[in-house]
Amino acid sequence: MEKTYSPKEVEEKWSKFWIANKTFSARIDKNKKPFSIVIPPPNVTGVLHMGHALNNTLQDIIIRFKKMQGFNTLWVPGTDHGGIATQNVVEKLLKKEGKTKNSLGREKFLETMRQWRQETGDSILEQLKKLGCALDWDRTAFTMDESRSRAVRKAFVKLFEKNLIYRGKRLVNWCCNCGTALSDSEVEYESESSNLWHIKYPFTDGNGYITIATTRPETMLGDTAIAVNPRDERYIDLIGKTVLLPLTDRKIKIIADFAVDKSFGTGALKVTPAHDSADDAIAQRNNLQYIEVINTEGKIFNSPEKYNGLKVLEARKIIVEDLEKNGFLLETENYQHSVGRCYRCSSTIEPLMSSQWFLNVSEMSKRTAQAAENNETQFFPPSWKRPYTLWLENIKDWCISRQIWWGHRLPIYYCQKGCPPFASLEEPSKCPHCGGMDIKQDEDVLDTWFSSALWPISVFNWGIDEENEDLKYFYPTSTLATGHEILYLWVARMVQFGFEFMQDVPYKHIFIHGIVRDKHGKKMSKTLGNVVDPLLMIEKFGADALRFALAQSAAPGRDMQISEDSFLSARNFANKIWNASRFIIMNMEGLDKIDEDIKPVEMADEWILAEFEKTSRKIKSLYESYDIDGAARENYDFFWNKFCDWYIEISKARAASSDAKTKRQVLSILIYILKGSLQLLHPIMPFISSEIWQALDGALKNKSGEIISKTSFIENVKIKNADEVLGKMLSIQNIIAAIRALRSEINIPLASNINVVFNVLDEKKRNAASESESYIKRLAKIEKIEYAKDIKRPKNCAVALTEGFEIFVPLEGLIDIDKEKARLQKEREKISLELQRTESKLKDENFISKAPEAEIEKIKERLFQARLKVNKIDENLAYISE
RNA sequence: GGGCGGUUAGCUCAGUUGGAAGAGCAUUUCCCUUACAAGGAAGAGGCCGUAGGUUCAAGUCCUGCACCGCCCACCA
Repeated sequence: MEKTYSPKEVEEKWSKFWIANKTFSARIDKNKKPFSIVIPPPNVTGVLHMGHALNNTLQDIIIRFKKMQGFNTLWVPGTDHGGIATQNVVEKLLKKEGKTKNSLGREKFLETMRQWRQETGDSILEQLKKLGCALDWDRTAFTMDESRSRAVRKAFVKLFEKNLIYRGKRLVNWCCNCGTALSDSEVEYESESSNLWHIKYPFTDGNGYITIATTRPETMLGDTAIAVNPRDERYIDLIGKTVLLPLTDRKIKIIADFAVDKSFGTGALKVTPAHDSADDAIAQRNNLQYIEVINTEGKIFNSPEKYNGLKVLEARKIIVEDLEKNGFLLETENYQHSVGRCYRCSSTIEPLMSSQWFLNVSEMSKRTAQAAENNETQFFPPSWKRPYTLWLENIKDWCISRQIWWGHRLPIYYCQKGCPPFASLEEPSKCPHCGGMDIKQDEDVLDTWFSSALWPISVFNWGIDEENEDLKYFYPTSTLATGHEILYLWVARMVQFGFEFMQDVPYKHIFIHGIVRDKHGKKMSKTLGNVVDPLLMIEKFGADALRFALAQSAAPGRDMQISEDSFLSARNFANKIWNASRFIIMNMEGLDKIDEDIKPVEMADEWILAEFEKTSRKIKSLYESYDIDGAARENYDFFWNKFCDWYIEISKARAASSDAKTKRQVLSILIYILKGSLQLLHPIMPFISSEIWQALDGALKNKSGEIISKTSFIENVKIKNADEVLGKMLSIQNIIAAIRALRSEINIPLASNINVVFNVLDEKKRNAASESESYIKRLAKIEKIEYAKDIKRPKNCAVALTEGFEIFVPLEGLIDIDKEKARLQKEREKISLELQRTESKLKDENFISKAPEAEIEKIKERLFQARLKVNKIDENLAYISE
């Protein structure tokens, strides 16, 4: 084995092996419990970024863990066509060639898109293979492939026939750049600094005016009323009066509506029903007229000639100028407000009237909220439950039609003879109403999230066969792992559709993880230039290191910050694992077999077995509760700080022994713990754990197979007196640490072995120490230990203090008197401080009367030890000062 | 406006049911000791955001406040 671990070949080897062997293909097995996850399908535009890496690492960890627990696991891979996002990417590419989608025409454009997706669309799945993802590749799905498309049509038709889908002209969020309507969830609000313009609207009777305040003066062209709060005394008498809409010749009325906030602006609101959702609501309550003045290109129309054709912002500027010129503008106030932007292209959203298809989701939302309430869908962490149910309670109908080309075309058909539009699963040849042959399909496509919402069903070919065995066996899936940014866009809608089409949840657990940020806490984005490329990190540090680093910072529900440092330390951990294993394998040379039954021989053996048992239990429950970062930390701590730093060091003498039995005994334990650790670690670091597991098999002759195909974790031999053993070992560790500290403090070179004298203050501790003397000798580099009782410090000795002992270390002229004096004084300060604290605590009558007995005993013991130590130190100080 | 989360070492974060403040990185000193210098040993570094409360005992429970972040909302 090489001295340092080189992940590259190992990872390539194993990912190929898993794919070739179909290790993660899942078949129905009625004797086993299924555990299934469907991947949040990445967009075909995607190149693997840190968010994907995190999301998929976590899913992989869960899948591998469950597989090792004996579940029949399935993780379904796939990609999403990505609607607007993808169309935008391809349009940009076309632009570079000087083409536009309109110049190509719908069919040719779609052909280009299909081709493009053919060439690059699956690259992200290839990258997931590099990450080691345990996906069942035979089931790879795409939201626009045949089976999934079929599911979309089927779902649409079912909903249409239930009268849940309807067409209506309504106020929608319109992206002028993408040229399509968007759902409410697809709008992101961003704070922007702008102005609040105060404008006066004169009364038609010529007697004065009313002042309104607005951030969007250009929409005044579409005003159809002024609204005031009916309880606003300032305006109560004005309700019903007519004002003249400035810059036009239209007359509008002052109306009353409780939605108007008296304290905002002037307390008077201009109402533009066709271009503002609040105004829309007021208009509906008050039966106001809708006048559209902004078209789908974001230009003014239907207005005075001067303004028609101007873009919104141009119009705003000119209108403000005109208002000012004509004395209507009273004040321009700086103002911060939030502006809706397209989540795909960041253009400002224009609310405008448009004919769109809507889905009534109120019934399914009720069931979905209820499922969250009674934990049919359980949130990890649970804090997401509330925002989720709140959203569901306030939900509005879902605008599902999009005016783009890339996507599932609505299976809606129009008879040219004017019959009502109808939906059809199959391509219809005639109108079902009149039998007319002249029919045309709707031009719009569905919101990309419509097909995503069907994903947990469609991947199991619900579109083709609703009663198929896979669906029955694997649905509902077990867990959905996702970031919180798509909770409403996607997660909630899957549950809605799950209930609508399967009468059941699509998954039982919703594991919400954080979003990856850079080391300054900023969201990673290309424009900020702060992206850490996961593929580059794999290249530099290995996939296991990447995975470990991500797992380690994956606190559920919280965003995480990540930088190269995290990967570096994870890489070092991988190397540590590699070298510890290398040590063990090297020592296995000449070993023909190992003990099947692990029998602890020495205290350290019992100790490591006890520690392992404790850790193993803990890690399993951490995985179980999606506490992945906790599991990563526990793995790290056990392997490095317990197994490597202590047990392996202690075992070295026996591992090198010429006595075959001694060697076999200790190696059996080393291998046992190593294998156990590898299993616990495997979900997070699958490559290195598989590689070492296999290497151990190779060295052992008796094969145990692949680590991932073991369907149970190594169980520990129970150590009966575990607590006692842990305590004993702690004392030994303290003694060793004390001597090491002393050595370091007064600079005794490691090369020189020393003799020490233990002045025994506590007989019990003496027994423990002498029992484990070899450990102390070995780890503190001591030649000989003598025990004595009640002796004074011999000449030329330094003193190390620990529980139960003072340890004299002869120095033979090595000692630096001043240094040693300073050290003792410092130690004395420390201890006497603690002494004071403890003493005052014991004087506290309240404490004595109410604290539990054991607690007081503990403190008394501590006090005794501390007093002893202070005395000894004082003696030593006196001694040195002589 | 409503809701959620955060505030612990220079940085990134742990801290399970209240019972002597932890890790990684960075830093200082010593060590190329035959698993590992991508390493080992030792050290330095914390009024656990702030003000109160509950308790014998609070980083941990309760309340107010400050600051940061996120989500929701018809902030014209």
